Amino acid sequence: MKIENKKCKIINRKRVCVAVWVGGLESASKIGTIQSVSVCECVCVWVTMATATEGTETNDDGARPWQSYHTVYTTAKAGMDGVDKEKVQRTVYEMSKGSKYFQNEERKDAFITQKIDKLRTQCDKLTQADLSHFQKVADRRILELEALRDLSRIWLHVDMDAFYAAVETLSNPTLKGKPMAVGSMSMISTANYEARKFGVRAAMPGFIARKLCPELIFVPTDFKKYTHYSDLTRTVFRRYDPNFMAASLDEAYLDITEVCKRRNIKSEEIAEELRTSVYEETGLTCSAGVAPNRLLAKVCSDINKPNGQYVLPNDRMAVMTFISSLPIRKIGGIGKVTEHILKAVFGINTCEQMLEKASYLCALFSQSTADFFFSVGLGLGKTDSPEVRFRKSISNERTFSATEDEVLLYKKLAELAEILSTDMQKEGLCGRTLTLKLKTSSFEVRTRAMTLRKYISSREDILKHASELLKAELPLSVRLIGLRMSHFDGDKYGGSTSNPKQKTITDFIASVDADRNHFLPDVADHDFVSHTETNVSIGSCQTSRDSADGNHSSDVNCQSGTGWSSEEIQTSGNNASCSNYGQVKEAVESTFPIQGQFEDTSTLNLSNLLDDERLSSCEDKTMLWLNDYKCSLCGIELPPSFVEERLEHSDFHLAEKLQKEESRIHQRTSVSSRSWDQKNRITRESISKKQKLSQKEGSYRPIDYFFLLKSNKNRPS
DNA sequence: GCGGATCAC
DNA sequence: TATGGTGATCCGC
Repeated sequence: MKIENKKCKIINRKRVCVAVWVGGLESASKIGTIQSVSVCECVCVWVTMATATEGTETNDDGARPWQSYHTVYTTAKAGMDGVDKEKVQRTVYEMSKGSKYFQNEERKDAFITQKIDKLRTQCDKLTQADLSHFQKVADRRILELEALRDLSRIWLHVDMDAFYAAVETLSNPTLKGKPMAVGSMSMISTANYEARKFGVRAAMPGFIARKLCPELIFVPTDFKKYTHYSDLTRTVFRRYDPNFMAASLDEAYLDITEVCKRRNIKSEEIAEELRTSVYEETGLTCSAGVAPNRLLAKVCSDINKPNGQYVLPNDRMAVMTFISSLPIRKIGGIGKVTEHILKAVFGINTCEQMLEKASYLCALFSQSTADFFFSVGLGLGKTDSPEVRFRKSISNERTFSATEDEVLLYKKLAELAEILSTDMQKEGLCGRTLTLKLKTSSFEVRTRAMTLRKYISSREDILKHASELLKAELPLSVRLIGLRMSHFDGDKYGGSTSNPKQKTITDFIASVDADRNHFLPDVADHDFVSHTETNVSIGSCQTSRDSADGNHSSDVNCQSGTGWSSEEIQTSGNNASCSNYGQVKEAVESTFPIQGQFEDTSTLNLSNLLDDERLSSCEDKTMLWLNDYKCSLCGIELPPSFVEERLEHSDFHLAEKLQKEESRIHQRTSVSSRSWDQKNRITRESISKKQKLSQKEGSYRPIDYFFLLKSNKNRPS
């Protein structure tokens, strides 16, 4: 096996090889074991590999097509040591090749490739001047983030080992020692360690798993059982941190700072004791990671899995050493796609390289995205005790064998509406945004949403509106239907004026400084921006988003080409669904009789009311850019290549001017404040970028308008 | 507000 | 034969 890009960090001249990781483009896996180390001994050896060249076979052309089929199955999960990845990759490829699922994966891959090409082009366009500018910006930002480092808390992440599989083995000891997977032939939830040796793992279809391991035993999922054992583990967690954060049935974060202090013992002992208690009280083993923040604790709990632990001390040097050569894929929030892009465009494999490429990251991504990447490079993460979190949506979806049968589809929709309504009423929820999700037989996913005037929760209301949404998509061959309700009654984040930061011009201009006071670096903030149009760090008015750890998204959406296929456009042009609708409705109502008449509660479209309310385009070019970067009016920095942003910024100053003039006129004509407020409110609710580009000289815009354009994307919807 | 997409478990 | 379900978040319209 050829090893490239070797890294070895040693402190105190003690050469202790505690861990070795091997990884390619998509993955990195541990091939060694980590030993417990103290602060002064903290040594990590991570090896990242570009390619594995041993034991590979080629076909007649010398090509290895399976290598380009990117699955998540070979990513480094615990218990995958010594797996013949090449064989797994090849088997997965052979079993998938040509299927509709496979074709869809190829389609998605093509979009990512486009995205990568685009980013590369943007990279090439950057001049030396641009780069040196962004280097300065990045350096400053990194210093600011560093200043926020908090080493005062001790976080522990517990992760149950192969939880579902372990529970099943408890209730059926004959499974012990045999390769076993929880799930079905279509999908596996988790696999025990014996099965993992064959490359079987969670999220893998069962039929592929069986190919990899013919003697694999399948056990159906039983959530009642898992919930019961989960409750037992939580009883233990509560003793160490009454406010622990449950991340899922089998994972939790505990702030053990206080318990360490109170009992005057090391975090390491707490971790040992906790794991022993869990084992004694449940019969299940778990792994633990201890670190100064949740992001690192999560990484640490994976290091000595299963049934082990790893402590990263609250010491900056130890953290930096630990993080420096850590493969980025180990970080929660960096998934398959993000890893691929960062590697392909910037050559970034390790967390350390996030800082080395800081100027590029700063130039090509939004501030929040760049902040996240820098935080990763610095080993920063959340340390706060989480506030109460409210549910923002509730949903259910079902997969079935693909069908075009509309009667059947409406019947399934009715069943989903029934379940959704029941679930909502259990939690006392009423919502006004209903989203229909469809997955076509070719695995394309579509969502269609409507926002109502009224909050609803009844089965009848949900089904009525869901049926409207579905009707508009038929005919269509569908393999999954889902319903989601959001925008709940009393949802404090639901309103369009809820962001307290969307207030003043001062906030807008001083956004970066303002962020420094409010924004805690967090793994949640790492969203990609597709192109330079919106990627500049000015005025992007960071909101302090609160997101559960380990639940982050990165959007690398390529905006062009994600529409329907031409074939589908053609087939959906006829009105076959109309002739079926009566029959379908009958079928639905016979299954779930609907009382009363349908009432018209179609979506209120505020923007229709505002067709006249167009924004004047700013042609004011009098503003100066000092040194080609700095705005002469407010000092904000923008390089020459950011044409759109500069224009937008000029618009902002013009609007500011207009508003001053306008307010003078208002004073003279004594317009009532009430009408001003109304106008302002409606405008804020109906802003779109398209309107910004329309022209109507002299029309009035409140200054909030411009602020919203920038901050809109950060506001929870 | 909508739709596509990523990510985690 | 055959590739899940739930929830969150973000970006670009």
